[in-house]
Amino acid sequence: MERLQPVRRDATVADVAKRAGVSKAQAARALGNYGAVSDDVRERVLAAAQELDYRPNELARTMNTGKSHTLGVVVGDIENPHFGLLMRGISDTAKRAGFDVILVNTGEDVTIERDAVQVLLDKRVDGLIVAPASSLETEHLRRVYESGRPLVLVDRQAQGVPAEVMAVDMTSVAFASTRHLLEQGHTRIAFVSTIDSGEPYRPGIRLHSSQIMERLTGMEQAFGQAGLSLPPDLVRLNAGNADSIRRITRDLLAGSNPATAIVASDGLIALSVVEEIQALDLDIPGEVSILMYDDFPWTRLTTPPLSVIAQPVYDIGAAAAKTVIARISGRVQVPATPAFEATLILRGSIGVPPSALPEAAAS
Amino acid sequence: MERLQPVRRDATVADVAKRAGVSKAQAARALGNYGAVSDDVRERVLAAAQELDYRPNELARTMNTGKSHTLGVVVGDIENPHFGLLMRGISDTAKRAGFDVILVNTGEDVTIERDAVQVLLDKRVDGLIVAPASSLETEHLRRVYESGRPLVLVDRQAQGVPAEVMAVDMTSVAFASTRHLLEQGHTRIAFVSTIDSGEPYRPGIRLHSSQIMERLTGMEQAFGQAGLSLPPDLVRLNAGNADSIRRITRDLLAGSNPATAIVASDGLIALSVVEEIQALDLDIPGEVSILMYDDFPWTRLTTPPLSVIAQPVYDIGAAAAKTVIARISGRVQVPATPAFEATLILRGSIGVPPSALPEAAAS
DNA sequence: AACCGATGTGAGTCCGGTCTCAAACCTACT
DNA sequence: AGTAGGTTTGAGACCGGACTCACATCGGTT
Repeated sequence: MERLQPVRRDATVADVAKRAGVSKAQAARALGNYGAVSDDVRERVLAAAQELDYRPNELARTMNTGKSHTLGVVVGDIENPHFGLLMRGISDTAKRAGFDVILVNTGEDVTIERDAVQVLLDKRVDGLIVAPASSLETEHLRRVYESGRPLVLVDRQAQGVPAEVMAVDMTSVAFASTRHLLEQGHTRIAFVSTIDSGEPYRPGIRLHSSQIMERLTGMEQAFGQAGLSLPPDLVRLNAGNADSIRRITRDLLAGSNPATAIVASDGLIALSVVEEIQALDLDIPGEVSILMYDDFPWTRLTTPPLSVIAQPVYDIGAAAAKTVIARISGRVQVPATPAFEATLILRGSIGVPPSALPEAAAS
Repeated sequence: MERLQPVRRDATVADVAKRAGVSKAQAARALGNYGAVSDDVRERVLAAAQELDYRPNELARTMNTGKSHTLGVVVGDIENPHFGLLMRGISDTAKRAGFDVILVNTGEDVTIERDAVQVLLDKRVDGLIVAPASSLETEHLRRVYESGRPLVLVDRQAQGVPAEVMAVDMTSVAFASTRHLLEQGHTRIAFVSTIDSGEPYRPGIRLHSSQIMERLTGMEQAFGQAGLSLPPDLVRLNAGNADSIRRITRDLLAGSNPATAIVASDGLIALSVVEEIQALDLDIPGEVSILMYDDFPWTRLTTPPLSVIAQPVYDIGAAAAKTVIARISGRVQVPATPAFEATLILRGSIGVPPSALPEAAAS
């Protein structure tokens, strides 16, 4: 009374061929429609395939075509809406071109990234899109590039890896937005970032994230142009979790010479910064001005709405996918890397610092 | 002067074997360490592999082991932080067990979902996690289930598919939160959802999302217990985009008998609802109360902070992954599906409706 | 009637691994 | 010395398709 075939094997070309009464080769031709097949044979094969519910094994197919129609995507934290949106751009574009996506989350850990890249290569993805955890430790990415497998980077550069990078040049927006803050009268401008550097900030420090480097460079330039310099004590790295961000915020706003503006390196940072400011019962922008990177819809809902630096994240993802796919298809003429622009969106969270109020109010 | 091997082929077991001066079989054994291999041979093979930078082809391996160590995940919209978090739970758990994840985004389109499932099966994923776009059109999911390939559903039920479902039972929170609103004196409670139904709401309507059905059921029960009934004109479906949500909001709050509380079916809805309320210059919670599903960090930043219904999204993802993997590993004793609980978190956005103020204020 | 190219067809190889099988090689013990 | 029992080893089948090659088969020419 026992079932002998609890999991009945999927039908293969051979099964279809037998059922249609033709050779495996003919069946394969009819199914893959290539080569020459008579109408009679084609019909019988297709009918047999139908009846057996035949589905080609993509793996077997990949084995001898070499193409898996799969992209590997490696990001730092898919929970972050930034990557969610990026992923959407990649995924939409990939699907349209008939590619699937294997996603790996690294938690911004280079070791995991290294493994991830290797595994994806072992799974024979046709190309890779990586948001590098580090712009400095890039040996593994260089090897991928040199192996000739299409690789496109997003968000950050990777030193020594000549692959295309789809990212906004943050220097100029950082410059422009800092100038804006300076013009409002702020000189005590703080910058808070999650980036892990092992040591506190000092001018000229090298960081794992080229994005953050650019932002700092832009800020330094703006300060320089104003004949000032970015206060090193206000640049705070290693703001890993909500607690440390709140501690840093408290620290920045205490003392006799507090920060009058805080630039948050991402949405998560801004969240905790604003929470702490509310806890300290300080007024935005009356007592502290806030600027954050990335434009999320909720930034319009806070009181006051947050001023942000918006970047075309979806487009960056889409362009990355488009480029790897072009490379995979062997197109020599790969679409030129578009220049992505970040824009400063002023809402209500930037004001004149208290210190500058009496005389600056007239202008 | 021409390079003859522009892309030098990856090394295979055969290459390693030749270099080590042993048979392919021996090399394979040493590499995969199984079977009996003398120390001498093992050393030589490993050394050769090292020198040739040998990496096993996972596809070939999958072909005859049948295991791909890959999970297929199908979600509606990865851009939605809800799914980002879910994905994180799945991804973390999968990685720990040595599984990779192929992610497909359907845009909540059943047709795309159908294809996606098929493609994933063709790619021979070991198991599937699906957040069904529809709880009603489930033929394709039933087929997967019947084929015996491990399948776990998240967030929503799928009619006629006896697979495990990892989801919160929304009925009870919906009941509890509605009762809370009723106790505050609200009777004009609106519910706004993106769910696409083709027709306006009427009691007993069948919807694609079992989650939404549950929420409505809970609301109806609470109304019923209070001897009232859920006003059908205040249940608004098909709130597809920001514009339509804002229009609906305006509509709900206009007229002689406006809604005094609005329940937003997700974060995106809440966003537009609140924006429109601000535009109408109405006070929350003085004139309108707001409750939203899903607890995102930013809900603490609005003025007032939003009351929400939180669900353990990360845990749901993790549990889903754990269960498919258990199934894949053939464990008969699959971990029991945990009962996930959603909780009502009261912050500042729910108050007493204006109509109930004069006398209700005393209690 | 002989010959041509175009079209159909099946046998069999290959992709890169895993795994079975039988033979070869070692002990160790009668 | 002879052999039972274990360990090593290599040849080759196999997974499920794609594809090459040699061999029909056919209508159309001259």
